[in-house]
Amino acid sequence: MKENIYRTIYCGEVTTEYVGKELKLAGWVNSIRNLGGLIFITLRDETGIVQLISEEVDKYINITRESTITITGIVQNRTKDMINHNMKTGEIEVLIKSLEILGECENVLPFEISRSKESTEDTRLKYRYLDLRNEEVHNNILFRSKVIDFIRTTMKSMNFTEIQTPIITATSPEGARDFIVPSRKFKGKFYALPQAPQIFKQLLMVSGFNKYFQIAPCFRDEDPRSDRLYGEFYQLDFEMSFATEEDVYQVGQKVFYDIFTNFSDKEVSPIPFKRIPYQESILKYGTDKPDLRNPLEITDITEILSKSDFEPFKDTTIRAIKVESIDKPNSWYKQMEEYVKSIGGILGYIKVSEDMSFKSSLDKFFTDDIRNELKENLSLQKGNVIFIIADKSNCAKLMGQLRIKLGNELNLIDKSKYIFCIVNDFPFYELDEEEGTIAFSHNPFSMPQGGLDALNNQNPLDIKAYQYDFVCNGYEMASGGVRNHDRKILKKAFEIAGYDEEVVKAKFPSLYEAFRYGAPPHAGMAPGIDRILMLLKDEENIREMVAFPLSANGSDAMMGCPGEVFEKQLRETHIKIRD
RNA sequence: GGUUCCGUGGUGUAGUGGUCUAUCACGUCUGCCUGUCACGCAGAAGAUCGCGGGUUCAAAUCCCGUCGGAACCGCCA
Repeated sequence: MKENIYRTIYCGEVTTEYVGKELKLAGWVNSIRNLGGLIFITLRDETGIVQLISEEVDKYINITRESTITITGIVQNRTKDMINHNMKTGEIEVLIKSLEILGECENVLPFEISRSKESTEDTRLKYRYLDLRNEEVHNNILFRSKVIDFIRTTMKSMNFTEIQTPIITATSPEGARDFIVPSRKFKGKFYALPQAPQIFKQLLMVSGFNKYFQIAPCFRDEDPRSDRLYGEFYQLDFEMSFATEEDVYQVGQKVFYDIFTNFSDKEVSPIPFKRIPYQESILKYGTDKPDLRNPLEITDITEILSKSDFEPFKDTTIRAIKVESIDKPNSWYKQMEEYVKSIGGILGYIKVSEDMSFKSSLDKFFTDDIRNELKENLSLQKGNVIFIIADKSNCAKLMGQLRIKLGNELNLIDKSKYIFCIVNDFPFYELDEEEGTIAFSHNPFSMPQGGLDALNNQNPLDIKAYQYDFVCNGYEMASGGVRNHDRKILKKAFEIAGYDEEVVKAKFPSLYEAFRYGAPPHAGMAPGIDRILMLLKDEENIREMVAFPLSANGSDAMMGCPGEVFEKQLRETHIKIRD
């Protein structure tokens, strides 16, 4: 930076080479140490902290911490015994010649800047501008900027074109709750903020843009979680024409691998990432977003245990997790039983003794055949413990949660790794349990595997979609698919879900119309940027990675949002608030 | 919408029925201090214990309600 009236150099850049020189510094008063006849002030800017010194204590007695100041001073060496090795600028200090207060700070802060992360989140967010002065919080946002730069460079190096799509657009009939915006010019009509640039990116493919990407804001009015932002979040949205699932995997793998190896010291799973069909993932891990750092796997033992006389094992699904060995008191097993109860299941367990007999309350219901089949099927060894849940409708999910719980309890998770996988072959349709009808299980845009032929001839519930997720350490990192660009297949796909062509036209007028005019086969996906950042920084809360996030309840105390609008605005947009 | 947990000076906390007239640390204020860097020392101020009701001789503490916050489930094509 060229020097200006406030500073000639940044705080963190003052080194011994400036000794004897006069310079100007500006920043925040980090601390004040008044020794009576001598005063130390540490000055902070984004680059670091430098110590100022003066013997004219009275002149600076009224300065408050966190005020902004500009000073002129002479850089001087510290004597050897005064050097602070914990400070980048610890070899020097700046003798103040003059000091001007630029922005005074109240003497009582809502929280100590250096300890802001210890405050409750609502206090931090109300004073987010102060929270963001905290070095760690501040660095997360700088980090975010660097990662996004890197993403942009990576995408451009692969010849993707960055294109902005509208923020003010139409409501979408499927998916999440929209944020809607009333129209002034069209009474009774509404715009909506996009849940994703999905339709637009597909239209760009029809327009002949070969590879598109965007660091895209997405808006969804759905309740948040600690790993999911309320309101708005960012995706690296990309799409390619004349492309297959395989082409998208190549880009996705490169993007994730490069980002994670560049911005973290942890070990990243090498390309190609492991691929797991959806059904296998549900069976083995009890979820479609498995944490592969957890070595435990789920085995279906329905066939074996249904032979038992035990009534709860009749006409149900029974699955097991084998743990090599466990050194825990009986009270721990009690806790596990309580845990499973709390998520809605009943836990049984079998300890395999030294003589390979079973120690379990279930054992009395087993025949020798059952015991032997279990031993063989699960490759049981002495010392093993198997955990069993039988549940008619929810076994996979309960086992999935138990698998995570056991992984954590038994310390089986290797936290030094990022293990990626691609979960693919999602089912195209699923049974709507309430209605008993067939519904799209993911999104109606994706291409059914087997195309029209499959739709015509296969049981709809057996049809798989070209639909895939990238998963890392138990988090869904990206979701994508090969899109359905063929009107005939679209029409048929909707027909099976119980909609006629008019519904397709009504729901997706732009796409359905555009596909009349020569659409290329296309495919893409959208990694969640905030979640990538969260994983890279090992943050438990995704809001730590956003400069000004909405709080978990969807409000912003700093901005007073959501808030009321002026009567005039309501009138102009033809809105009447109902009681 | 459901479940669980939490709410004590500016901040973070201690306290689970009895001198609580509420603990400690940081911060703030006053005084002393010329080598600090988490400066030190001496002193001071600062709390309707979220709010309302109840139980009790007695409530920060137990109960009910309410408000606020968080996590999880639902939801997130």
